[in-house]
Amino acid sequence: MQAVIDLLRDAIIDFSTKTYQTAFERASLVLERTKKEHQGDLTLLVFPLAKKVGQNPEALCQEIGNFLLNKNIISEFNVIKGFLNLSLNSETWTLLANHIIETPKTSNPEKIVLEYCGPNTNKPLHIGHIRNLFLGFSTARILSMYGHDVHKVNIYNDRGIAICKSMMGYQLFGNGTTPESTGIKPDHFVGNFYVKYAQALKTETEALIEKGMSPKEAEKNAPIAIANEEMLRKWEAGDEETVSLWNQMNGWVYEGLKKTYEVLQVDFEKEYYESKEYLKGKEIVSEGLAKGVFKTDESGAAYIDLTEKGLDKKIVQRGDGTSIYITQDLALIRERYRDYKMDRMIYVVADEQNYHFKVLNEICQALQMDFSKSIYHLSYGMVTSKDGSKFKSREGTAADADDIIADIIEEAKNQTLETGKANHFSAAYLEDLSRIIGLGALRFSMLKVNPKKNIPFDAKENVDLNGDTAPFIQYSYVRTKALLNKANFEVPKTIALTNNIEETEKELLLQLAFFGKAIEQAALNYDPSEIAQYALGLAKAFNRFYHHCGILNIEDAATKNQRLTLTWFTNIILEKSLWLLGIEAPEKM
RNA sequence: GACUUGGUAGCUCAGCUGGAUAGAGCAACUGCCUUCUAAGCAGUAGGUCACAGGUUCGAAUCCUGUCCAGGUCACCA
Repeated sequence: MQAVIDLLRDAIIDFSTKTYQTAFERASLVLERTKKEHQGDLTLLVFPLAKKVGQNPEALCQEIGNFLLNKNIISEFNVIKGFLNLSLNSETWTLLANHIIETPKTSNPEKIVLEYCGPNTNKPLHIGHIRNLFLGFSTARILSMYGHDVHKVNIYNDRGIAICKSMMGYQLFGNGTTPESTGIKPDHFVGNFYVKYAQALKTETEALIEKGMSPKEAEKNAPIAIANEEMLRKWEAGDEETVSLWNQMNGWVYEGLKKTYEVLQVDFEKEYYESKEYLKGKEIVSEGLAKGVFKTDESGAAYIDLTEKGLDKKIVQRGDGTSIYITQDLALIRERYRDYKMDRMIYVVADEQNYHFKVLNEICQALQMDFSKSIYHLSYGMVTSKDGSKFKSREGTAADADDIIADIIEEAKNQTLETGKANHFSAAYLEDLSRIIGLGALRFSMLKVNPKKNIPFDAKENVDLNGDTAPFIQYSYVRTKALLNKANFEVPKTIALTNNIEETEKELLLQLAFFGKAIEQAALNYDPSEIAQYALGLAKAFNRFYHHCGILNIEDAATKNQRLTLTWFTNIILEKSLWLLGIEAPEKM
């Protein structure tokens, strides 16, 4: 596409210097796809140009149109108000076709560390993690195709009061059972005791409230909560028994999480653990105090005053000298900088932590850390239940990741059987195809929406498999593949187009040509939905072309070859699009 | 209360760095499989772009205010 845009822009600038002795700015020459109710392929917006040279827009359209006609770039043009609609001639179409497979690269490649997932080690993953994993994984691929050097990392929140809860639950109700002895997936096994803890706490709290205690006090004074605090103290003191229980239970969780990662096909180059980082916050605090960036209050707690930045005072270390979340993150980013010397650190974390990352950013800048300008919080909206409320993991498994994955694969299998085509598939292929379609549909449903938006989700309703979905794109891809195989298509060295190109062929060519722009937009905005929306548009354009034109049954060799070439383009670009989204492309379906 | 992000068809979303008569999918209704895979294609119907002002040749898009919804404002993570 860029080649054609450049050609047109060069010519129009040439025109403006010759006719008006002014060179239009390149960026002011906006070329869009012509709306389908009008004649033409690309449309130039002439209003701003007309203003610049003091000419009437319609007259200027005529002048530019004739100039491009004489330059032999377009075959015809029409003018409506200040819109100049251009129809490309076959030479220009050929130029466009010859550059379709190229994708743009950033002129400023960066080393990027991208953190995603960030699970707690006391329970299995839920639907929110699914969105996070898909978003992070796809963004990493997009940035890497755009020319950046991307390193995916994970952080385990593997210590603290929340982790102790499942340990406490196990200690009280576990009776020495194990994932092996019960046959339960190990992360779910641990999560069950987190729920048991929450239930016990609730019962005890209610009993205390009945005795007249305030709800807040009751929650603090429940025996199980007191025991839990004690367990955390023991862990921090390195108590052997506690640490060994912690190791055992975390080990189970890692084992379970790893299985889920494998199913979802996400990976991490390096995994960081909060338990290994949290003590390093102290160094940062003492440095900050030495620089005068941090101050101490009467209780001995260290804080930073960000009121001038429109934020609040933020404590960075407790009065008792222990560090808190934000300080751990400071230590962690420095650790990562030592590991990677990255130009950019991207955090894929839900928007409920927007404030946290603002503060983190400000503190890094105040401390003048090397990486202080490199932080980017890729913030995304919540996956909510249909009534708009948050899912609560301690209240059970309404949005459990593994359950959701199993359900959608099952649903994909049922629908595949319904089509009747499964007769042609082996049992093993049917399983594989169901997995590819089900996971693709789930992935797509999360990625096609702008990251900022909340996604309403109901596990009881099936994820769509028809319409604007991954299976639609996968199906289109399979179609291209089948056609190319049947025709024994060989990749041509140069692309030549015939003189009569059908309307649906032109639409397809233009859609193909805009792939580069989709990558660029997706990379610049950290937004996989740009790719998802693009891929839908391409699959639609291809299907329209397929139904209107015919391909294998065309007699004229040149026309048939042209259409096979378009099919081949579509095949390649759909494959790349799916890859960017992390969605597999099946062989047949 | 302050800050922040959303509000577009019955539902889920595109469009938002200003441009033509606001687009898809789902749901509803109609057609198209003896011809390349019908998980598809073609069509009908469905809109005060939350509301009110402003900026301009032109506003769903930018600015201001209001309303509604989510999120945050811990010595929790």
